[in-house]
Amino acid sequence: MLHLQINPNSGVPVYRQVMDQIKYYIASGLLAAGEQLPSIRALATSLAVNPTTIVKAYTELQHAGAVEMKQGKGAFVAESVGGLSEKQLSKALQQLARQLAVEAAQMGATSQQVIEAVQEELKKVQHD
Amino acid sequence: MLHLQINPNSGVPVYRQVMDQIKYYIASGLLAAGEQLPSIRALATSLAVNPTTIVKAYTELQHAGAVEMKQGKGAFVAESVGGLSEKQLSKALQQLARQLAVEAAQMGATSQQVIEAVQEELKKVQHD
DNA sequence: ATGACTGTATGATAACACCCATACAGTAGC
DNA sequence: GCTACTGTATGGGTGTTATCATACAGTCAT
Repeated sequence: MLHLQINPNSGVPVYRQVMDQIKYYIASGLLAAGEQLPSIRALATSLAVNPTTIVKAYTELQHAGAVEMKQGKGAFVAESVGGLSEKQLSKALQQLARQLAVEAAQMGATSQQVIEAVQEELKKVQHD
Repeated sequence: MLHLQINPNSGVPVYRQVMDQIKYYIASGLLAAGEQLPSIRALATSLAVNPTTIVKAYTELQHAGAVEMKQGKGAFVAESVGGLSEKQLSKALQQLARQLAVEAAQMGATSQQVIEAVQEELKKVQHD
């Protein structure tokens, strides 16, 4: 039934917590492409939040290309297409990587620590 | 004179753009510890924004431990202390790495591409 | 075609983010 | 102590974010 863990007082918005966790489940393969997600209402009551909050999360995920919603039928994990050109991907990756690198440097982490952490997380998520 | 490039219509707030770029300059060593930053007013007029916007950026950087402000004297790059325990650092790194990994997977990037991007950015920033 | 499930749309509200104008206060050279 | 520089503090305006309550509309098994 896809257990999500929400902290309403964490400062990060509920809809974003939902998004992030579903994204993670999709990336890690726990949610397969085409699989049906919990219905908006079901998830809303399960998390004790308003349905509109879930709508927001699902809608954003749809815009991000991770989810597909069909009226009357439900919400489903999108068939991953990856409509980014090699150039766009490279640029986006660079931006994400820089953010990580700068934050890590700020914290006093060594390069090795950073690389290891990234490899660890990639393992949980990638299927190359 | 520390040239910053700001885009007011990028969606990302001005104060955050200022923060990010200064953080990057510090991390990359272009701004050394103890060095004086541009004064709030000088930077504000240079970027054609209100001084309060710069105040916000500097204040947040101060809270992040990257900058130190002294009334009447100026704002300076903080002596990096790194007050995080090994455990805290590890946890923070994991969180950053996971975010990167999930986003990258979403975009269809391979593990190798991700690692290479991270190594590239670390090179620009680290001094191990 | 009714019932029970799906997603969709609208409108309200409270909080916060962002930016601004302006006034206050410490520091240091003249 | 005046002047010209520093950061600090306060209050306001505008827009967006985040969440809610409630009503609308498509799908499908019975």
